[in-house]
Amino acid sequence: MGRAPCCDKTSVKRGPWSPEEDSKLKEYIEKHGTGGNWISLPNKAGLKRCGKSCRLRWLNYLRPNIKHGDFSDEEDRIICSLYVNIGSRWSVIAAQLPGRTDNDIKNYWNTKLKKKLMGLQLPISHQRKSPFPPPNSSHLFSLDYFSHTPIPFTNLEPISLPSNNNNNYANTSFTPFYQNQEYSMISVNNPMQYNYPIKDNMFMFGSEGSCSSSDGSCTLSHGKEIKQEENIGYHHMSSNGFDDYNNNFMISCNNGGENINQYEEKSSGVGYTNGQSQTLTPLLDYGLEDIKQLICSNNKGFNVDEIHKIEENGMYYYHY
DNA sequence: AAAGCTACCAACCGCTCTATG
DNA sequence: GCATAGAGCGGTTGGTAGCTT
Repeated sequence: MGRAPCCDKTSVKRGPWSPEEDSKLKEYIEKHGTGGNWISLPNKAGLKRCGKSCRLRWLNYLRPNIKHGDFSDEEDRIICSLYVNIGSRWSVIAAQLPGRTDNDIKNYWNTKLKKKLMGLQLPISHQRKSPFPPPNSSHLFSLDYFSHTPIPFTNLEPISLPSNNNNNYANTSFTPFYQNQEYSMISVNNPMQYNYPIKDNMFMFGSEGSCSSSDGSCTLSHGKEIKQEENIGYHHMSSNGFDDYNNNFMISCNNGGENINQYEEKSSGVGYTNGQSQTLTPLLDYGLEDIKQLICSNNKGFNVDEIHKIEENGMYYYHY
């Protein structure tokens, strides 16, 4: 049993708005305002429309300073960033984009931006299973955003894959991240919560890439401490930057501290440093020199001159 | 040229939230 | 504290334009 309909559907017009209806509504609101009552407005304005329909038409189309058309790279970046942090709260996202409506952004996300994200997937042969051990491992930590305190993965639960028939999740080696149920505020439908493919002999850093920004540096912002334009949370690594057993480099990103963990390592396998203390470094928009310096500072024996920066599908790979 | 398919987006639906009496 | 109405929101639907076969 839902609530009673707001109007008699048999006596109101539905479907696309005509130019005449648009001008009636616009004229009325510009003259009298909404009066804080959408239900009675259509009657006063001489429209045979539901109040909700009028409200939607006004907010999404007729009100002044509405921006239609292509989204800029910057807008893409903001949408990606906010989606990662707060999920599908379109009205909140729209509030950050002057002239854009929640409906517009929602449509844009569903029809274009999301697909760009999915385009991140590399061919199967290039993908790799997540190096995550089972959630009861005591060796891995997430980060509490607010305190930056490591949270053991023992509190994490695997996130199930979305059942979207249009996307071939099942045919990829995408592996769910583990979600900390106590801390996480991220929607389970958030595609960014899935592990990203990595390549052999590569470090893959920070940028989420898929947001079609011209520099490929779609940023996953923090929302609170880190400004919108800045990059995702932290990477942490074992004290020497490499795992002690396999000589693998491991990076974990904590997107906004909200317990999205993207562990990536040079090659598959285990060998995490057993409970060793981890260096936490703000992960900003690294350039090649930054990366070299970063690695150098964490591993004195590594020849950083062998590292090359490659941009592919909007992601930065550091090849050596 | 016509049918089928896909992408896009305006509009609708139904739920939750909030204000008010 | 409760009931109700209206507003707001996110998910979904359906029409249509453009493309492909």
